[in-house]
Order: sequence, then C-alpha cells, then structure tokens
Amino acid sequence: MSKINFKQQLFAQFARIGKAMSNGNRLELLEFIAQGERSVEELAKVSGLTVANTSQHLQQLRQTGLVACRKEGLKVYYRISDNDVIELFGALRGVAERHLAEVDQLVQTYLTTKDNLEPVAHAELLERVRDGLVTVLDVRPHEEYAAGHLPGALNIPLNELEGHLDELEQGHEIVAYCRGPHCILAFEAVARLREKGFTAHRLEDGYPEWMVGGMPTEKIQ
Amino acid sequence: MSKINFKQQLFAQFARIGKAMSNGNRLELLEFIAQGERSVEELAKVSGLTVANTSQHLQQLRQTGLVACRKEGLKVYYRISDNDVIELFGALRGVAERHLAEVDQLVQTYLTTKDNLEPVAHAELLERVRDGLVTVLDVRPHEEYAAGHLPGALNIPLNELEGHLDELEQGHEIVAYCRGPHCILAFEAVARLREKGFTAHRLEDGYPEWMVGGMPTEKIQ
DNA sequence: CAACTATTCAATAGATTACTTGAATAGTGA
DNA sequence: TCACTATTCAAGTAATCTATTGAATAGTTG
Repeated sequence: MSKINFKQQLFAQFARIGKAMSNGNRLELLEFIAQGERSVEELAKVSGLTVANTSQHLQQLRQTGLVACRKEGLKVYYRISDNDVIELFGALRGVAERHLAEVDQLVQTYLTTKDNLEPVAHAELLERVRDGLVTVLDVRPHEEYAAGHLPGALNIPLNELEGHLDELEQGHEIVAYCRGPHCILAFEAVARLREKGFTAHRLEDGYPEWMVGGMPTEKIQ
Repeated sequence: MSKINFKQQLFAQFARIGKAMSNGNRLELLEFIAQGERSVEELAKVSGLTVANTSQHLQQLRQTGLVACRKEGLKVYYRISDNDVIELFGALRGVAERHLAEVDQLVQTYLTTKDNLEPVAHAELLERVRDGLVTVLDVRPHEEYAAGHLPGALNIPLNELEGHLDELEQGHEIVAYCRGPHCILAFEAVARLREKGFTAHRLEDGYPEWMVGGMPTEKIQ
C-alpha cells in the first residue's frame, strides 16, 4: 500500500463518520438515542419516520460505530456506543451554532423569547440545589426521565405542565432542562412558568451533556 | 413555523456540517489548511486534485463556515475559520479511531512499527525541552514550518532528512512531529533516525492540535 | 404449529454528489 | 490595451443517497 493510498483510505474512513452525521433525520435519531436506550419502534414514532426508514438509518449509525444495539425478545434496543459520540455531536452542534448564520436565524425566529431565558450553568446549579434554593424540573417524557435524570429532579413532561403546577412552589426558583441545548421543551416550559408567575430558568445543555460532563445522575430501576 | 418544522430545520443545518465532513478529499484539504493559510493552487497540488475540483470542495467548506478565505492579488488564500473546527475534526478522528475497526487495521497494516514509536505528550515535551534534553524536529515542508511551529523546533522536511543528519546530535533525544496524529511523516522520520542510531520519538498529535491545546508556538515573519 | 409482532432486507424512483471539461471572471504586468 | 494567471462557474455523466413499498426473517404467544 502506498503512502498516498494509506492517507486517502484513512481520510475516507474518517469521512464515514461525517457521512453518518450528514443527514438531519439521523442526527435527530442520535439525539433521541442519547436520552437512553430506545427500540426501533419508539424511535420511528418520535422521529415521525416509517419503521423501515428508521431501521435503515439506525443501521448506518451502527455501521459507523456511533450507536450499538442489543436484541431482547422481539425488540432491538439502540444506544449510544460511547460518550465520545455525544462529545462529537456537541462539537458539531457548536460549530454549526457559531458558524452558520442560518442556525442563529432559526433560533431567533422560533425562540423569540430566547434572550430572556438565561441558561444556568452546571456547577452553579449544583450549588443552588445543595443550598435548597432550587427545584430542578425535567420536562422530558416519563420514559426518558426513567432512563436517567439529574439528581433530585422533578419530572413533569411539558404537555402535563398545566395540570401539575401545584407541585411547584411559587417563589422557589425553578430550573428546567430537557434533551439538549436546542430542545424546545425547556424553552417552552420556562416561558409558560413565567406566565404563571414562577421564577424559572433554563439549564444550558440537556441531560446527555450533563452526563458526559461527569456530573452525577440518577435513574429509576 | 411549527415545532416539528423548527426541529427538522435545525437538525438539517447541523447535518450541513456533517455533510461538509463526509468526503475524504475535503477532510484532507481541511487538514492541510489547518497547517496554515494556503492558496487553491497549493492545495490542489498537495491533494492531487484538479484545481477546479479543489475550488469546489473549498467552496463547500466555506459555505458551512469551516474555512474562511481572503483574496490577495490573483490568489485566494484559505484558512481554518476557528479553532473549534480543529477540535471538531479531532473529535471526529477520535471517534473514527475508537469505533471503526477499519482505521485500526489500516494503521496496523501501514505503520507496522507503530507500537515501537511511543508518542510523547505535550506537557512532558515542554519539560524536556526546558531541561535542554531534547531536540524538537519538525519534518513538515518549509512553508508549513514557516506558517507556525513548536518553540525552538528544528525544521528538516522528511525528504531532506538524510542530508541533514549532521545537524542532529547523536545521543541527544529527538522528538519528531508533523501535521497530525496520522501523518506518516513523523512515523517515517522516527523510523529512519532510529536506523541511523539516534534516539527518536514521535510527538502525539501534530501542529494544529498543539496550537489548539493552548501551547506556545513560533512563526517566521 | 399457526398467528402475530418487531425488525430487517430488497427493489425502486427521484434527488444529490463527485469529478471532468471547457469557458468566464478578475487581477497583474508589459 | 493585451496577454497571462489564479480562481470560479457551468454543464454533463456516473455513482450514491433517501424514502417508499412490500416481502422476508426471527422471535413470541396461544
């Protein structure tokens, strides 16, 4: 094998990872999987893709080692293969945020109240929780919460929020988080809570980033 | 704009970054550019692509914000837009190394002496240099060296190595580095130096990684 | 064993990508 | 202005990718 050949083959392999991350639907699947192990059916449902299509995307992610899977009975459960995949996703998201004007525009257009929702940093949050000053609110669906969440977090999915406001204390600070930095669940939760007179903030990043950052987590067995 | 629409559009934007990194030739160009500003012609030459093809790849990299360019006279010089791009590349390379069996196999097959060439870590190297124990050898071409190199590094491109062995001290430890972790220049330099009886090691990572890591650098004005 | 379920496979059409070729543009120097 | 150079643009072809459809596989349940 010549030098040139080696180099080209090596870069072609690196490019496989890029290719796996070159489709929006696959990235969305990847983010859902990052919340915890998921079956093909669940992933198809949340992503809005057909099962067959979902399966094919998952196999592409698997062939590049970004996700792994295990079979249990009829179902096949997919999971992120390694934390470095979440870090890679974070790096990609970061570059997109900082260098693509389109991302900025999208966030500006959709999350109009963005600037009012100051995010809360990880270390700062742990301190406030320790001091009993803060209620941490996980607004993801119950299954995602069950698969892993921040210590002591209260789980009220966004669509159930209105009915469970009595579980929250007026005057007590609330910090909401969801799947990731751009997950709209937390943005919306904060906006709605503020409407109701609560003191609410958004946690910068979501559960996967928190976990990869080496911060403590809890899960329901 | 609906929630679903927002999410899909956002992920589609993230996917643009993945797509930009989904081609081996583009990644190779990116690594060359990471050594310092380059004109289209130079990049076409080192990559072995036609000028038109190179230009088109560069424009894709530019449209996704991974590289930037400036025009000076007839020439257009491309550079990496931001350090976070080098970090993203590093994350991608890392995931590829750790999850693609093919990468392992390639490195094993081509760099047969790989295991004998223990890499030297950044901090460790700085110490040894400070103590005057080490000669740092940059085996990249002169232009790349001129655009930026490790402090006090001696520049002998690989193809000139045989003729400049007298500049190196027998018994003095030599640490060689080149473009990046998989650049074969340093591997080969170390192998050749050892044949000649020198004590040589390879620096883990290359110049871009060193620079992004916040370590000191020098350049020729 | 037969009916059923979750997932994967295979074939297809339409869209996208990579590379080549040759022309167009913009800047330089005589 | 004219010849020259570096780069970009535009058109065309072959290859690849995405999503859809319907069938095949593998495991479960009665």
